Amino acid sequence: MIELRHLRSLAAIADTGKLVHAASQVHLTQSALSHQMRALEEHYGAALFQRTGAGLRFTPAGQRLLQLARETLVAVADAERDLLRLKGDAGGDLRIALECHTCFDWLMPVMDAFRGRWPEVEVDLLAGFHSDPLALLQSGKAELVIGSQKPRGRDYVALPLFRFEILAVLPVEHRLRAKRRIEAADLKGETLITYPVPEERIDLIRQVLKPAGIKLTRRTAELTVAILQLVASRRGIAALPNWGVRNYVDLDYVIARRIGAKGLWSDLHAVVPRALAGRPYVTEFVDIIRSKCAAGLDGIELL
Amino acid sequence: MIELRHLRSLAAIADTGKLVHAASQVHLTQSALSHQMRALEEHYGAALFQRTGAGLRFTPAGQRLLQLARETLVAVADAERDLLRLKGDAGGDLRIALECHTCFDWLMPVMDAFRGRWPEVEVDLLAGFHSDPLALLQSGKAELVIGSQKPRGRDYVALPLFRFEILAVLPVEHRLRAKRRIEAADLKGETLITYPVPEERIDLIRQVLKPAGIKLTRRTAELTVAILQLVASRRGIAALPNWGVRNYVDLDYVIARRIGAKGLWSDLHAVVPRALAGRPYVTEFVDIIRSKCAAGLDGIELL
DNA sequence: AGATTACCTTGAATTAAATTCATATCAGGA
DNA sequence: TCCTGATATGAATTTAATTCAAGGTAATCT
Repeated sequence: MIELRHLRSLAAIADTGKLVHAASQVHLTQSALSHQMRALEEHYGAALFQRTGAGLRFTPAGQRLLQLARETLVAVADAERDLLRLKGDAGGDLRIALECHTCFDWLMPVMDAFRGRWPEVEVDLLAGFHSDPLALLQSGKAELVIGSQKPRGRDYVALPLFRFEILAVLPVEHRLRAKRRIEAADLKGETLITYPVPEERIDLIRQVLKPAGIKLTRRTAELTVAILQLVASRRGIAALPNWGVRNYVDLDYVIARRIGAKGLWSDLHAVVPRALAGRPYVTEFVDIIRSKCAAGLDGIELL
Repeated sequence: MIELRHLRSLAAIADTGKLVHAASQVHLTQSALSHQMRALEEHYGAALFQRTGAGLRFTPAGQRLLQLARETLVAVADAERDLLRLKGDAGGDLRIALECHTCFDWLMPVMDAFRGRWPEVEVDLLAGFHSDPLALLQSGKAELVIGSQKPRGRDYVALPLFRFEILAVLPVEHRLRAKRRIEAADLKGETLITYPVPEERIDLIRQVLKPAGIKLTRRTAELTVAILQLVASRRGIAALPNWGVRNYVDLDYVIARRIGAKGLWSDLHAVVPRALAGRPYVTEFVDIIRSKCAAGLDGIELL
């Protein structure tokens, strides 16, 4: 007999395409999922997946059950929200601070979706630049920080969001355009255009250039479009998230190249005080980020 | 973590109002349901029921979960139907024979609802009177018989529907109008108006009059309204299901009285060949009867 | 071609959880 | 006050899900 557990697994498999990843998403082993799905298939006497070398592809029967899963899981979430509301536990503050400039790109639709579902929660985005965003949690000025820093103590929890690749962005006619991969040494002598934040907060510098002992001239701009404009007009190069440059690359405005052999990746987390980590609205805020970003952002990988 | 199992139980509790009955509906013990519900209440930190001496009453939180259960369970049923359809297993014949005249009263809406959900199943109602409806199953002329007879062999299964009370129907000014309960002896000398079926098929005769050694003059009519007309115009008395006479009683057209101390009850079953009993469309046909009748018919009791 | 990697599957062992059993408890009606 | 008809509870049991430890397979790299 089918249970919500199966539907949760099904949804996770659809999200990730792979049993291993789905398993960690639902806090099970990959084997458990395999057993679960096989049991479902036996129960209904129909294959739900086509097993390919690189994961699972849903069959029509699988898709129908997936549709059920999607419907059902939101119905359950809605009901649970209403139960909290009946208890009067659905309210709270959620002041958000961003460690990364680029998070602005996807945060607004997330906040909108969230506000629709948790009208009693006061969501706010802390404006301006913060040298030490995690400190805002300690001082009680924010409840949630999005960034790649992990919290020090055990009073705070990092809820994994996703990882994205940071690409080197070059003008179209750049001397390095023929290389598929850009190495640290290649960049010697370039000007690096970044957001106006300290060096330690720039992944390319911290993880690639500094270890290689390379120091570039730096120039800053506030907005992503401004950075891209500067790159396009040959004032320097930049390192930006995959999804942020995709459109401009497609328009041949700039070119983007992988950095190093495996690429330069950044892991994003939502850091919250441990006391808040279990609150349903926090959990759901994180879920919304994950699902909206997985759906809307190219080439990211859920953590 | 909530599971469909909980929702199924919740729905059963709502249907029956009592843990014991709900338990048998979902094939569990009363204790299991009690544990289940307590676990749910603990999980959500909210009471789902108000425990009264006579069963459970849903609190608002309980009602919200019940609503979820209702939505979700139909979504699941829909999906499972579609899975069968994808397998091409959703078709079949369902020719229905009625042992009881009064079943016509509720069968049509049931058939309509069923046709909507299982368009691939050929549903038909066998017309006319059948002296031995169960024989129709054996001869392959019908797949399902509705009535109170239980099948003899183990090639056939009786799926329980509901029990209803048969009331004595009397003209408004009848000499027995002052009695709350009608006993067999009271009826001596009356004319009994029935459908045109053999004596053994009339519960009042088989279960009440014959044991008391009383034989009444009999007169027959095809239609329920015709019987009621005859009763109203003092041509005799009748014995009809609770729900069938309610409206006429409310209009003071006739009066209805309980027969014997505990009333005269009839248990309805759907009898099908064992091979068909597990088919999902058969199960659902029975479910539709049960739920539509429970909702639309006064004073019946699900079996 | 051979090794490596990144998947999924399988069966047995284990662990966890749900269910039953056997009472206990409780409320209302005669 | 004592039935009757309900639900609650705790321990024992049973059932079912999960993990563990290998095994298999196909694609990719060298």
